[in-house]
Amino acid sequence: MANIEAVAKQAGVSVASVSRVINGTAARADTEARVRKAIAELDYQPNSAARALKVRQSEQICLSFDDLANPAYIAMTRGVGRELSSTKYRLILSSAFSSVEEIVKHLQTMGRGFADGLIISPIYSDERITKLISALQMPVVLVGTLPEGVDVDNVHVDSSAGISMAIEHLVETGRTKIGLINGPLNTKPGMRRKAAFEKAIKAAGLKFDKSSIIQANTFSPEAGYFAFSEIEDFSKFDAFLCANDQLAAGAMKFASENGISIPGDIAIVGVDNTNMASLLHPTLTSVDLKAEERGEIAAKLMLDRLANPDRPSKHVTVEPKLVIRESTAKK
Amino acid sequence: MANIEAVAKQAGVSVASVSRVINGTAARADTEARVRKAIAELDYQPNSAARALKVRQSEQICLSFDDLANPAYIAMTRGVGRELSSTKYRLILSSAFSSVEEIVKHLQTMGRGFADGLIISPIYSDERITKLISALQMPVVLVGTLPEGVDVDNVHVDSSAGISMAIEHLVETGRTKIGLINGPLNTKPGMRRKAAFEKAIKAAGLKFDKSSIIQANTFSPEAGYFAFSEIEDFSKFDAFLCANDQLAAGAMKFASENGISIPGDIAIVGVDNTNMASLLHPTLTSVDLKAEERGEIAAKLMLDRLANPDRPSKHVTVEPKLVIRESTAKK
DNA sequence: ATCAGAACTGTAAACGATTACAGTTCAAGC
DNA sequence: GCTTGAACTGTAATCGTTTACAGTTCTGAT
Repeated sequence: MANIEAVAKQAGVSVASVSRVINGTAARADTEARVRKAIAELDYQPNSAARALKVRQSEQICLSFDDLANPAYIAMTRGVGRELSSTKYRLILSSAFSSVEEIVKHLQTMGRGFADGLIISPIYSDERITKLISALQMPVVLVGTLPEGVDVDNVHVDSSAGISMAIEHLVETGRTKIGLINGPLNTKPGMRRKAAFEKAIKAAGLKFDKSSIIQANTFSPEAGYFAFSEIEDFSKFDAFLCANDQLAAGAMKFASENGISIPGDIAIVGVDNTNMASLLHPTLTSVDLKAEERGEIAAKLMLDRLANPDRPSKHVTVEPKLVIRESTAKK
Repeated sequence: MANIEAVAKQAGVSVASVSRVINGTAARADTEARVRKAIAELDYQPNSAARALKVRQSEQICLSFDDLANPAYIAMTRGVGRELSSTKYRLILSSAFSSVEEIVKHLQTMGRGFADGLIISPIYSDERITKLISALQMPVVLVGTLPEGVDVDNVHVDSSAGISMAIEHLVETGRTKIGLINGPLNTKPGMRRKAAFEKAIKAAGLKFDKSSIIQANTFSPEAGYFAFSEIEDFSKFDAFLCANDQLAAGAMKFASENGISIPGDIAIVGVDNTNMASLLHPTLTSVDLKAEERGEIAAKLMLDRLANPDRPSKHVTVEPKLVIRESTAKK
């Protein structure tokens, strides 16, 4: 591989001049032409590591979340990826974190400087993670609810408002016996869905009963299917809110296999509005939490922060939106 | 940020000794202990760029494909990510390539050395891309059909055999008027599906008619929906093979909205066996092309090649598998 | 033609690690 | 206590860039 010195020799100029034409600093037309010619002749590409070492920038941004199987994170990745694709920044994807330990280890390695910024969407809520994020000597954008005392850029969706919209919609369409198929309680979304559900039920003037919450242990379709299969008496319910579309899809599958009519007997609302929602049968009413948009905004915040390191941190809130489809039609 | 010199000073040893304990070369117990203590005290993390520059390794692997919206590539990414997560390698994700130009530009930047290897799954078939891949001075694993004259590690699925299995299954279950909803013809999968379909139809003893192929212009559900909506006379068909599950899902949606019974009137087979397949109604028979497994194998080949740069190139073929579900039940 | 100042160019010192080589310390056998 | 070879350690060069600084060339006004 040719290096900058080879190019300089070929062009008959100094390495400084080569560097300058690459980086767009002033050069005489003549010099520039010769350097460009030499670069083309030698197929020269400047070495990333050497540049990174000297300028203390890697031109890489790291995106971290816990689970590459969850369509909401995929959508987020799409948003981030699209936004970065027109910039000089490369995208490093870190995922598949199964434990807090692993996340801690990952956050520690950020100190090596392989990324100029970190976009992170932590699903677990843990003191150590929070501390490490605060201590990070680099731009961070946190996607999700900002923990107490952490001062970084943030993009956040008021999922609680989304849950309220869903419950209100169910009530308006005549449902009164509403259950929740929730995700795991050791995750932030699980905790928040539960709290939001309780609040929304009370706000709607219904009486809240703990037994109407069914805990799944993952956010997967299988868990949704299993959750429904454990329900002994469906007559206690006329609607379910599911903590995400995957759980909803699993539940609907159980329903269709067991002669439970949706929306006839039970109405279903999902969360995330993944593209699956419009393909299920019946099509699924879902709370759109705008994962892709949040990814896009996160990337924009990051780029903005990299261009402007000293600005105060920004917090962006996106509005959820209830997308009404067949699964909540009136009985 | 502390550097190796600061650690050396703190520990009262030379930088060489610090480097050696980090990299596991012999050191006296006493020395090692002092260095480790200093590292802990200073929160030292070795700088990636400096190390990369010296040892000529970035500890990064680049995964490139064209479309982050396609679930098959997501599955592949999962496979690669899982396999790399237990190694020192980070994953760089390059996608959202809308044109050959962009891919060419991307391939050229590989010369900067920001990645030690490239796993690529090109959807477009283009001479320039082929040439650049061959010329790359780094380990490459190509996922998909290997173009003529390219000698790199490869993992490949015999999708044609998968198509045959699907057609045979349809014939066995009494279907004779089989159509194809194909993806765009300027893509490799689109071209291959078409050829495989024609071959399989003939092999099954049915007469092949060009008009039974309907070209969609993307691999999306919307395109599948639109393709079905363009069909004037459904009585000409009793089954459709769709080039992927997304097209199938869109087609099924149109069918369900228009009173076409699946599998009563029309049987449907998808391709990719994404997790959507078991959640649709009816559940979708699909040819599993093992995208996740291919990703995993690709990553393994890459790691093996990095450990063993001079071995001859390996070609792995994975077997497709037909997963039979409700959408192809007998009439 | 001269001169001032602007515009450009080259030399050499970084950036933070790894590692060849030479020098030092250690352990064991006499 | 000496010797010897093995085991460890330190010095300094190196990887390929960028950039401050000093030196050179150019331009245009006199």
